[in-house]
Amino acid sequence: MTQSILRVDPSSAEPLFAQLVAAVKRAVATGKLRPGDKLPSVRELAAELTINPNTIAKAYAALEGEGVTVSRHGSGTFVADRRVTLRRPEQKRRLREGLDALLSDAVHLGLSEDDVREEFDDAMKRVRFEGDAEERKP
Amino acid sequence: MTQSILRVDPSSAEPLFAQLVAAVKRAVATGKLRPGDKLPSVRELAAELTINPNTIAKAYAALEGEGVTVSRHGSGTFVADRRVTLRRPEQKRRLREGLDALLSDAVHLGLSEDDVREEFDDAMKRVRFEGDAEERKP
Amino acid sequence: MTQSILRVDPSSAEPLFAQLVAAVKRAVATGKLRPGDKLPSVRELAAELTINPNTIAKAYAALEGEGVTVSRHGSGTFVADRRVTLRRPEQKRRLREGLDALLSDAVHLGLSEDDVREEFDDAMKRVRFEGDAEERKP
Amino acid sequence: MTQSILRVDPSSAEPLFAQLVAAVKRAVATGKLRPGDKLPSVRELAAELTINPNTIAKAYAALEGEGVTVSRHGSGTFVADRRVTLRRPEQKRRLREGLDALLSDAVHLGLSEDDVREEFDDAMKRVRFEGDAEERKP
DNA sequence: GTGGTCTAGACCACA
DNA sequence: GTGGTCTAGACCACG
Repeated sequence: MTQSILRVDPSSAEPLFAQLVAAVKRAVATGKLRPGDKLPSVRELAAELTINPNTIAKAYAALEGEGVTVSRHGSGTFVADRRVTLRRPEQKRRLREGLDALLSDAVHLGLSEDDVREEFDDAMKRVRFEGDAEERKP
Repeated sequence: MTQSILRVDPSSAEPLFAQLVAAVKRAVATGKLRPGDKLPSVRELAAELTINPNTIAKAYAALEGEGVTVSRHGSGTFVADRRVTLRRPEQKRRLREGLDALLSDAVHLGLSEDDVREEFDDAMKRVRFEGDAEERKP
Repeated sequence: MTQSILRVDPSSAEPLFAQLVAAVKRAVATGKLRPGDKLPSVRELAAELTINPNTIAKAYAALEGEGVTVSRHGSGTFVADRRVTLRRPEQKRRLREGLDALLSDAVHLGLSEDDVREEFDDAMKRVRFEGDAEERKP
Repeated sequence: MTQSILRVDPSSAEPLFAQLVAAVKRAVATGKLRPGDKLPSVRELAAELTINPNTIAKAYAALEGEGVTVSRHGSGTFVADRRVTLRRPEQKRRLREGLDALLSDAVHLGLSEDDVREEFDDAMKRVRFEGDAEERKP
């Protein structure tokens, strides 16, 4: 099941470990991984993605640092219960910055306002916010 | 006037030249810089930001490579007329990827669906899509 | 093996990095380098050509910007899979401009129509268009 | 009449003076300018193109250096009788290099062999080789 | 004065 | 080991 979720593109400019972090966070954000779910072991995932185990370990460490996962000695790495660490103004500031960068890029790509609104609505359907109902997505 | 637009944070993880590229693109996308406007000269901006001129030059070269600006030897660097080179499916693909990453982050930040919609609408007001009315923003 | 492909003429008016870019693109276009092939490392090639590593890096960055190569941090620079990003009218416009300039030069060089046709046919045999058979040229 | 022939694009990466040189050579190659025809004066052309007269003078000097034009004191600059200065092997070598570069670019642009042949034939119709009939093109 | 190229050498991040 | 960033400083070409 994880093989369909955690993918990585070696040709991307984004570092492999960062791609992994993003993939796990996205899986959590979309409900494909839920609190308590176990992530594959470092060695397992390294073999599956044909990636250096150090790279996996680095990604897992970063995820734990962000509070997305917790690792329990001897049993593995698990999705953590959601906890919010940043203060609300800081949360919004980050979102705002990301949005500005994204929309600026969209303009330079030549997309129209309608294009952007449409894709935004689609993307919103793909994520599950905190209070959303909890049926796991296929 | 440019000193209020082109800023850079030396302590950021993002490379200086990339910050500059993003800043110029955003200024163009928001209408603060318009086609034909002249950017500060390499040396001028280098002095203003206390950055090495080569770093500015690298940013300007990247901008020209993306078609955002044109550099005229002997006279300076100018905002280019907008031209779209990518094909539409590719444009949308990039937007979609950016949106997924952003919304996934938003979820992990602990923001609600309403928060995101609100910030999105605000951000949309700050950019000027092709065909928008052309009054320059203050 | 690369020493026979990537050459540079320091006395030429063309910038060194641009010569390198052209050499790599030609090697790809003629099938001497194929998607997935690894280019020499920056330092390696710098030593071989007795050129500053920064100059090589600049060429590689330009190639990546054009989508000819992909650079993977920690592992090297590789020939990218071919992907076309420009729109067809733009593609043709560029070709047309190049042809006009070239033929105009040919006339001024004193060459005949037959000379040009003959050299054109020869040159066409040296490149491999998309979809051509894939045997690597010696 | 020259206003329709000698055009220049300030946004191009090619230096203005080089664009002028190319434009004159192309006009000669296509028969729009013939041996003996007078070019506009430096000041005249500078005014017409709103370009620095030094730039025009530089282009005219380069053209004279290449033997494309001759300047007669007090009367102006004229298209020279065609004379070939390079040796034939050198001529062909230059053409070959230009063709290789052009076709390599065409491949990277994503054009097909048929596209290139078609555009080549079109471009050949636009130039007038040495022995061609001499009716001036409109 | 403008941008562009190149060198030299330091330092960082990724795998 | 790989590529990427940044600085410092020299030199060139264009207008």
